[in-house]
Amino acid sequence: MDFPLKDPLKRQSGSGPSPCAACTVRDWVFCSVLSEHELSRLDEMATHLDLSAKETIFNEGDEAKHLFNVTEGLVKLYKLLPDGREQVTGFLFAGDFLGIAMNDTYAYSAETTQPVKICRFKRSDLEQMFREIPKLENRMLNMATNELVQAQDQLLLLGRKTAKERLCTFLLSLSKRADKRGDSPTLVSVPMSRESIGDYLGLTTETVSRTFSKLKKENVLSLNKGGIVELHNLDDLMGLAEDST
Amino acid sequence: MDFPLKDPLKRQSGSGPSPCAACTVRDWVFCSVLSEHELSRLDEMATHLDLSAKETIFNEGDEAKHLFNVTEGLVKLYKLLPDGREQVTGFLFAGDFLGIAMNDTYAYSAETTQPVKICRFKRSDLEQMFREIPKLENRMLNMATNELVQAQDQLLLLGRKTAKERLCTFLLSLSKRADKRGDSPTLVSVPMSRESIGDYLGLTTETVSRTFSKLKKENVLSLNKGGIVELHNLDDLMGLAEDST
DNA sequence: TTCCAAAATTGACCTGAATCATGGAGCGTG
DNA sequence: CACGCTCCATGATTCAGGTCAATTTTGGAA
Repeated sequence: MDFPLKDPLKRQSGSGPSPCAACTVRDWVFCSVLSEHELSRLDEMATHLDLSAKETIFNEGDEAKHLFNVTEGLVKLYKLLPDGREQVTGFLFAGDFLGIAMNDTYAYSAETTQPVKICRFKRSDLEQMFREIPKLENRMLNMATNELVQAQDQLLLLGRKTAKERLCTFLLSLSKRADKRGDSPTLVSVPMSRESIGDYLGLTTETVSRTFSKLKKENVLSLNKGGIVELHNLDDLMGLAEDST
Repeated sequence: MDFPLKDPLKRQSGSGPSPCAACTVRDWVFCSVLSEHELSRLDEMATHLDLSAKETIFNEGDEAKHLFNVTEGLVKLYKLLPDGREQVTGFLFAGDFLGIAMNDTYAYSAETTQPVKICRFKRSDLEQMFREIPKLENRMLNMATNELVQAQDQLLLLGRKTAKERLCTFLLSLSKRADKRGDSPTLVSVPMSRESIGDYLGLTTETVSRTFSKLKKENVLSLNKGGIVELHNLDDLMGLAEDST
């Protein structure tokens, strides 16, 4: 399968002068190492896409022709077993790069869980640009090693942590991301479903829900309206994330 | 903590003309993209070390001053929780590169489980060489994405697979490595302990042992002398690795 | 070859999380 | 504002794998 979204109505490429220059996330993402001139060059290469919820961006095993940069919304990355068991390998927010984990084919599937805005680059274009701008390739290597470090943490979580530790670790990571974005680290938006959280943490929906309830009862957090989780004490949470005793 | 092995007796740097040129694994490793001239330059940067079993190469959180290339033996990578629970994040064999998963500090600890030969590079030297030889940095990015793809597979294993599926997946991966190395894919050497396998697969020693016994009873494999596992049918094993029904 | 410590196996039992089942809360649509 | 749908919460029960506790096997060292 290839990129399934060809509807020209959904594209907003060229809908304004150099979207990259106006990009709200350009300081967080790999574009940040580029000069104005290089940025406009990148801009010419990019296709800007508007996706609605539950659309497939690509499937595991598809030929990896494109790389992406999420500028708005939430993307879920996942792998499936033949019998339907699902492992979510990551959630991407605005500013996150998509498509490093591939050789010739993508290592996982990617789908939107909310309306999403995304820039799409041809892999061949980007590789050409790497050759001309080594610092961009260097930036890419940096992002890859960062992802690798994250993956190691997730291995520890899935291999050795209890349900409670897993959920606390997850909430802490959302809190840290929110903080970096400039949002409150204690009033955290949790935009994904219990099921997706379960598939990310190697648990079932029910266990995720029960563990939330337990943490509420223990006064670690409150569940507010609109998927907002209020974390009462980040230091306590850090303890709970590594050792639930 | 820094590299704990300063004993000059253990070093074999300069013990012969350009060890890199004679390196038995140079065609498999990142050195493979280099010309003779570049290789000799790399050689000057490298320190060749001989380690015995159960030595620490570095600890998680140490400042990442060096990168390594394993040329002989077996290295275990792992992360610890405060209460001692351990997650093995990988095993490195001859030809494997060590030290990609780091930013300023290493993301995991590394220790030998057998006598090991290893080349050590200063990170700063290597980064300088990256700047001069872009294809080396490109090779590094390639290795990083490969590791990332591997990590995704391990996430699926740890999050969603049963004990039997995990062990079969592990044995298959050893078989594939052996095949690449030119060894038999059905008579596979399993040089690590049951405990380490458990820590890699998110299981206990006992469960690993029991699962081996079960697979033996089901005639999937035999346990031969010297840690050699005989795999009776690789196609069957591939089925068992994804779906234990 | 004998001896010994470490590693592996196996059994009995327990438990954390999965599974199965039900009811309720939120919310977009007509 | 009632309908229907999806998501979430929670109770009852089951079970895969963990824990605890003996053996048995293995691979060196003397």
